[in-house]
Amino acid sequence: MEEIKKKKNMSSNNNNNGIGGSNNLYMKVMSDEQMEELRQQISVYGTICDQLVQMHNSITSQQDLVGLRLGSLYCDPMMGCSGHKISARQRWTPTPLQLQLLERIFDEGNGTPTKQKIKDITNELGQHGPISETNVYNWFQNRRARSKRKQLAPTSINNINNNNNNAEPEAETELDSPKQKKTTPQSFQLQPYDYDNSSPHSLYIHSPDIGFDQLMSKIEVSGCYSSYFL
Amino acid sequence: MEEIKKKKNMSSNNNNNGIGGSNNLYMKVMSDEQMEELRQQISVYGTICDQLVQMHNSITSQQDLVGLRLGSLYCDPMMGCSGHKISARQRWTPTPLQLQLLERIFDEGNGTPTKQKIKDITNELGQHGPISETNVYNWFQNRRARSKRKQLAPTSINNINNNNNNAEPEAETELDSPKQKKTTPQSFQLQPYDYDNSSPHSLYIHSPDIGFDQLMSKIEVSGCYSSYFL
DNA sequence: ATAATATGAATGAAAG
DNA sequence: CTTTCATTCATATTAT
Repeated sequence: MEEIKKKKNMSSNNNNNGIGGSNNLYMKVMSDEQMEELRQQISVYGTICDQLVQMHNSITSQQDLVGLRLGSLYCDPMMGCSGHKISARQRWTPTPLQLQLLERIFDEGNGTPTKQKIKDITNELGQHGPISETNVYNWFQNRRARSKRKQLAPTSINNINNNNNNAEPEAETELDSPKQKKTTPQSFQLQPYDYDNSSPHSLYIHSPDIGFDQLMSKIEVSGCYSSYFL
Repeated sequence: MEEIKKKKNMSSNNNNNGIGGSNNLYMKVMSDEQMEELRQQISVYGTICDQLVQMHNSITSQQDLVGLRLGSLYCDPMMGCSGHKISARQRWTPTPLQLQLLERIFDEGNGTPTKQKIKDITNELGQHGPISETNVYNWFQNRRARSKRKQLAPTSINNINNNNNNAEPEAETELDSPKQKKTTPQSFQLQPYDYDNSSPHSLYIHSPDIGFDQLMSKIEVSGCYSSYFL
């Protein structure tokens, strides 16, 4: 909380005039936009690097890269090394009230909310919390899809199992869920395998210039710098 | 890596290599050296990312030889499916490289690709992985359509942000409150607004935790300010 | 902590 | 071209 406030401060009192008053005559000053751009760039780079490194680790250690969730890194202030925790995107969550309303609208059966309706809804729900048209759109989209899927879920499992269908040899070990593709198998798009099977897909293997360890250390250092902005 | 970590690290005015060394705590002011360091830092990040990506490609391209083809339908049912779940997808997914190229072509603005053009593109991209003309066609269609959906008037409530307090509930290294898991006592979280449009800010950052494909494209884009994201 | 699940969002493909 | 569907991904939440 405190931090945020500070940040605000920092970003609000930019521009070139007030600063020189005391002792910063030979300093360069950045505009808000410039600062923001810089911050974002660094932030993005930091994030990307983190994730690339993580991927690398996952792959080389043969762990299935399911996880990949870089949760949080606890950065002991004493350690100094920043973890760029960097903006965790938080996704929209409807407030109970919003949800209620959405639910109600959905039940009213109007299948397709249409553009305009979405706008209205958004506007309406905006009274109760942050929301955007996209959120509304997505919500209906998901709601519809999932409600449809529920319809053939609750029954027995082995009932379905594509019989006459060209099925999918899909190894797909277990995976009990009846989330089979009920309607269109759609497996047959004419995806031509016209590319040469014997093609050399490995042609762009060449070793990086520097080792992984070095990369890592660089990233470490970099992170510290970034923390100024983040 | 102790240096900056906190802007309150004011004790050193004569500079270590920290960035925010001045006495004026929250000033966006930088000395020449600091500026230079920053620049270098960014540059380093770029280099690191490039190389990490390259490493990744080296590694994964070998795996490609095994399976991972998109069709996945050539899995012989008779094989008993002992081969565990080769991660395969039923629908085409552009490889990072392909995506980059597509993105680039799209940005060149040559409107709707003609039949012939699509053929060419497909051919070209086929060098980097399985792809079909249909895929390319669909991609452009979607890309076009979705890029067009950028005229949402944010009539929603919180448009806030006059540039000053741009969100980022982001706290920072120190004092970072543990985990204010927002069970949302309706403290308004400013969500990332949806589709931003041509607003030069609010470009990246939105989703730090993204797939590799997107990472790749982001790297491409990070240097400039093209508003690719969505 | 770890696993499981619920759900917001992203996106290839298809329908209209 | 525009809208919708189906599927998958990522994250938040909950349960073990």
